[in-house]
Amino acid sequence: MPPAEDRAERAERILDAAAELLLRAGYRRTTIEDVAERADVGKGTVYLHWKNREELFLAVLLRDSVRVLEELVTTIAADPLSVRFSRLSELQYANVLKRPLLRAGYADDTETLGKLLPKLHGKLDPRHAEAFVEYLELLAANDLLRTDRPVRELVVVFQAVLHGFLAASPPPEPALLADTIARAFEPLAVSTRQLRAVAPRALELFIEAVALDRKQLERAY
Amino acid sequence: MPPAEDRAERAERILDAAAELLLRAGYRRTTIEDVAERADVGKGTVYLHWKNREELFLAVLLRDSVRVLEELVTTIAADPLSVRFSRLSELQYANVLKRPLLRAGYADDTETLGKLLPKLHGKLDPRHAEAFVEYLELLAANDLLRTDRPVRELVVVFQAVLHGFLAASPPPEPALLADTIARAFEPLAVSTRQLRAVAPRALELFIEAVALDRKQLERAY
DNA sequence: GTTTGACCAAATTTCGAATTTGGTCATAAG
DNA sequence: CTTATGACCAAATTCGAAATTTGGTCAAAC
Repeated sequence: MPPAEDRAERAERILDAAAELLLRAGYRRTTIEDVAERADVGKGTVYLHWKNREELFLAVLLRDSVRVLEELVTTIAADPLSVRFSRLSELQYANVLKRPLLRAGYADDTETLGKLLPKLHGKLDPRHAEAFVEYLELLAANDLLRTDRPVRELVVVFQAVLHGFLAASPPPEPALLADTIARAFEPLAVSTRQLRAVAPRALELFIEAVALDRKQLERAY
Repeated sequence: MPPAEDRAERAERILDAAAELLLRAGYRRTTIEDVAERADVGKGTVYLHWKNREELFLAVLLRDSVRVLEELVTTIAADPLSVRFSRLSELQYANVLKRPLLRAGYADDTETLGKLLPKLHGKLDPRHAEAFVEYLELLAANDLLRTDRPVRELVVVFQAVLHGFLAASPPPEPALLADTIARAFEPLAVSTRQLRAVAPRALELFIEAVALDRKQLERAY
């Protein structure tokens, strides 16, 4: 068998199986053998890709995370105005809602993620948070974000709001988040011209972030 | 012993004991005997006040809830400008933060409240939510709240935001909530005159609510 | 070189016995 | 009489050791 391509394909198949089972039965109840069987590989093969169970399931979530970021990059590339904070939040929120496992991650769903949750925050946060802060600084420097409070504080509030929206059931409409973010974090007037001006740099930031995440995903084995 | 007064006193003592143990050991691990011993009464005496364990611990939370509402009423009575939504949210948030058990309730802290949590929402919500909506309608009718969205939607968003703030660790400063609420829910200008005008009616609403809660608390036995 | 499942130590589950607990009520105290 | 109590019991919980399952490895098969 041609190794190079099939290898990545097989990894995807395993991740698909793991995702499916994770969502259906939760982390605690999903065994490596279940995953291997569903992916139609031997148990040992799973360990050819990830060094242990935890890493496998973290990779499932990391993959979703990468996908969501990729969607974001695509969207911004197609429409620079999407870099507006309220718009970007809305898009990201809607995309997370479409992925139950990511939502479980953001909403601290212990039932499905179990002991994976603490490890998760230690895995995704560092780089992401950094890129996110840089993005906000960029907006602030261009009158696209309120500047009467330090970005550090805005981040805290934003995370609280996002968490609240994602943990609510049913989750409020994305448009409501956009509206809330616009009023709570943006200046009264948001300049279209300046949005276009910052879009390229913002795009760069997100592309970097997605590249880092993808690298971490591949560095699985 | 003089029954009338001592009875209420004893109930308070039992609730104090229950609160202390609930906070320290959590609902699952706190037994009625523990509570009785700490309150210096026989186990049977506890059942002279509440019909079962669950009702006792719900009463603990209900009492905190009443106290917080009472503080709110006092504050508004002393300063009518406190009826401003952002200010009132800030006060209420700060007061809840001071009471770990209430915070546990709002933040869905399963560890300390366990199986009490679902019952709790069924116990506090109905009346409170109603009074809260009425309060918001009152504000909206007086240009003290944005009117471009139905109050029903604002409630959903507010609850999400509040939940997010209370569940965050560490919880953001109350001033940050006030600021967020002001921007997300209030019109650009909030008239001091109109605040004073609606304060009496708002006060009435909250006094009614606190009376209802207090009644439910006394209807314990 | 690649994949696998038999294998094993460690973790989890099982399940009946032992203990604890929620709730009652006959009795004691006043 | 009223009020408070703790012994009492069924039900729930915990315990513990045996049985089972699982994560992870690796010698053998391919």
